[in-house]
Amino acid sequence: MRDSNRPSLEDVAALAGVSTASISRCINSPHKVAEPTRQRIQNAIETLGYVPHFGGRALARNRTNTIGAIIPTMDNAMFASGLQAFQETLSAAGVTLLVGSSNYDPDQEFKSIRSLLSQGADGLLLIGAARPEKTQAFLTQHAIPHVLAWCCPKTGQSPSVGFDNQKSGYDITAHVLAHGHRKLAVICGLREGNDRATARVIGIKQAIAAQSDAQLLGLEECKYSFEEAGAAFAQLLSSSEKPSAVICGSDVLAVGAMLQARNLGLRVPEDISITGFDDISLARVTTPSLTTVRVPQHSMGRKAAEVLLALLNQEPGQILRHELVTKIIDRGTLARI
Amino acid sequence: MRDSNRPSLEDVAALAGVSTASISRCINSPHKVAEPTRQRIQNAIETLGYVPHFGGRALARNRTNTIGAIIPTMDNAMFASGLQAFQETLSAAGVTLLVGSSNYDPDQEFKSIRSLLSQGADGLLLIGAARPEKTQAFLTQHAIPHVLAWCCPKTGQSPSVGFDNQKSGYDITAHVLAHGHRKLAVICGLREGNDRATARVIGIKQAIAAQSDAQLLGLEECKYSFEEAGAAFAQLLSSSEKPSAVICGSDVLAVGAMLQARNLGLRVPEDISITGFDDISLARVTTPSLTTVRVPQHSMGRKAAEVLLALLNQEPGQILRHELVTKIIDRGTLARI
DNA sequence: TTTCACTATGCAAGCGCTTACATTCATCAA
DNA sequence: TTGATGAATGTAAGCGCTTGCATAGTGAAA
Repeated sequence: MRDSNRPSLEDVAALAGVSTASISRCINSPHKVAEPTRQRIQNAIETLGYVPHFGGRALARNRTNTIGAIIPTMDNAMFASGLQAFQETLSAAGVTLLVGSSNYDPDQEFKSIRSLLSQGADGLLLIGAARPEKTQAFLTQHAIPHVLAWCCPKTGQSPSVGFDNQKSGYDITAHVLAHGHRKLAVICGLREGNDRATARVIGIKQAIAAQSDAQLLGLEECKYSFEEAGAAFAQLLSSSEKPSAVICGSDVLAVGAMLQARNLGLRVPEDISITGFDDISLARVTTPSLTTVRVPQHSMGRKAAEVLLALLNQEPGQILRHELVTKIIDRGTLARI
Repeated sequence: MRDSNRPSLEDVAALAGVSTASISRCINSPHKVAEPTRQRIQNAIETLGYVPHFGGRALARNRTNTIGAIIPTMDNAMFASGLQAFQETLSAAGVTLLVGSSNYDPDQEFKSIRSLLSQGADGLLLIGAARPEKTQAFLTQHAIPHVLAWCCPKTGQSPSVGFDNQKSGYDITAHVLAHGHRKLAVICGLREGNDRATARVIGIKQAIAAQSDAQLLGLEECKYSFEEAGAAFAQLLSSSEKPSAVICGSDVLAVGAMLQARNLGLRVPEDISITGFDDISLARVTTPSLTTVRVPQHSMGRKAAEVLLALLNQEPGQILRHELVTKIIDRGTLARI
């Protein structure tokens, strides 16, 4: 939209023989304009191919109808379908999605926040609850409407739509224990600045602690890549005492572990059990397919959009904390022993 | 950014004791402002927490520094990492990404185009080259700067960054033929309005035609889901004459086929060979892992951003057609017979 | 017919920023 | 000393749209 000869409201007004105010009204609240006038205006708009200028509108209204989402990365299927649902819901409400990424780095997240806001975002979708004081202060100080997703913090006053990572970590671990496993190991994502990964591990440890004869033989942290997870898995299996099950904080990690297990000549689940987290499409594809925790990505994305939209429209009586439930999906990587 | 008490340029000017023009200059071309003044201005900006107002800026400059991308869906990993690279490159240039989706529907694509433009997008990333006359006309008429990705059309004057879908289809098929296969079948995405899927099939057919004793026993079209691909696969195998290899237009389809093959008690590749297309992470995860065509998603996304940025900056002497190369990745699903 | 109540429309003042042009002031060569 | 030069800053005119208020026009009630 950069034609210098782009038609403006004034051009349309001239053609239709009315004032610019009428055009504006015709566009924004058609019922305020008499039928014949509306017709003429419509025609004028069509013939000129008029499209309202975004800047002018944003300036006059002080609102852009744009919402920003800052996610660690789109590369990882972990966020993709949630984001897709988020986008679709916004779009249906006539709101456009701005995307920024943080690459799991708090500084970069802060930059993205500033950047999206300076690009006019009316509100923000943020992943997780843990962020530096500075970022938090910025959000509060500027009273930025925002919602947190993929988490469900009990403290803090940000609205959230997510699930209980800690409980889910507890549950899958209890499930593993119920299958008779006692020697466990864990592979998780880098926990610094990542409250989801952190909470999952806490839950896992709690469950292990609750079972007196169970022990956590090792815990490895790594990035969400097959390679790093594979290395972590090898590390875990190199110690003298070997786990019978490895609980992973994400499907990507679990798949990396499975790939490595095969390299090492270990059969899953006969020689070692592995569980995932997220239930992304990868999980159905491995052989055997992955026992994991299903995260309601789609409904989370949709609900987050709804909450944010309501927030922006100042709708009263909003529930600020939406906790969705996760579900253990039993497939083939967890053996009973 | 909706505080009514949001500081404006004027506030900063008052605090710093200079005119609004100086503030603006200090922000946009710092070298035009003397050092001590700059200091004072910086301080004022910090203390007030000033952030330029997007609308005002867009209005005065007639440019938003925003670029829109319209992709079929983010749900499918097929576009995710390309989009991620696109976003990162834009972000490094201070440009923000707006996202819309088309769900493979030309009408919805058109709507998204209008919507993103009315949201101020300075330029657009579009997937593929085939679109209705109406859409095409709109783009031309409004002289929308845009680049096409995932394709590399020889006709038409839109800049593009992509690869030759037809040739890649040809190549993988020739590769399959070189492995001794003569009875082939194809599963592809819905071709209507999808030139990538269409071109791949054309390439596949050409390669088959070039090998006189080879035959195409069947071709099934379906959506990009495991389920539909599985059904298509079953359909293909239900006929009296069975293919020895099934060439799939996407990894998602190939994986769906593999899953179904297992259901049907067929071993891959001993009983039947299957090839994919895209080389998304799924491809490495199946057992055996998938022989497929690698699409340079990352460099495609990056390059597309660079081209678009250059276009917006009116940089002269741009090459308008960037053809990247695909590569056959031999893994385990293609048998030699 | 006059008055009132409305509806449809126009007028014009911003919204916050950028930028061409004007002004000021210090510096330096003549 | 003076005028020319140029750097630093200020002035103010938009950019295109929305919207409160004013005005004109209409039909109904009195």
